[in-house]
Amino acid sequence: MEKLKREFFEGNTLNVAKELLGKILIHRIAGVELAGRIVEAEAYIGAVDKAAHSYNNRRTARTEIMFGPAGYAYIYLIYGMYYCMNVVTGKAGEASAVLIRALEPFYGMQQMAFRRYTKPLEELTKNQRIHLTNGPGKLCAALGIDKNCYGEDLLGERLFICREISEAPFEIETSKRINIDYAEEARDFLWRFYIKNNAYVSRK
DNA sequence: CGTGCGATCGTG
DNA sequence: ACGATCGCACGA
Repeated sequence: MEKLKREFFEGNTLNVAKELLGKILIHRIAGVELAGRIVEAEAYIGAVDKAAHSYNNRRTARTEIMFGPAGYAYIYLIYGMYYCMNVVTGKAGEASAVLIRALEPFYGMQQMAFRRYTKPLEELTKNQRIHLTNGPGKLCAALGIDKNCYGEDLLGERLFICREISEAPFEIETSKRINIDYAEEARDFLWRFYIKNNAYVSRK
């Protein structure tokens, strides 16, 4: 496996969102590596996107990292309980990012089971196994991604993304983004991308 | 300083 | 369908 370089993240945000599909997200924590294959992602482009936290150049302590160079982690707390992970994209000053919405566990599934259900993997139902990482909050809980990862350089050694040497082919589906009904015209943007027929995609 | 709410999830 | 739960954005 080969770690993605800075240039990967500097590209057009919609392309980066699509190209992240099939890549392996890895978090090194507590002496182990937890990894999942990205199967769903959404683009957020501050300049034109009322759904983006950075819309209208809303530059605060929270969104600051989105205004910087590409290839850093933007982590935020949602509903007071769950963390979500984004990859900052584009040139410095552009305030765009890609939300990682779902993973297919790649390795470290045993630890993921403990982190999500405080149980060994063998005791999970088939349904619980799917629910380990099939949503943006769930995947962060499963991989131990939280506010400590805010601003993490994805070219570093703690949180990074790799390309498999030989990656299985897949088809990409496109749709409107999830839960942004407040975003006026932006709610209809087809900026969600996911791997067709993958069991870990958060919604049909 | 006070207040309303959210790029979600689990339960019913 | 609904409540949990709290940091933060924004207005006063």
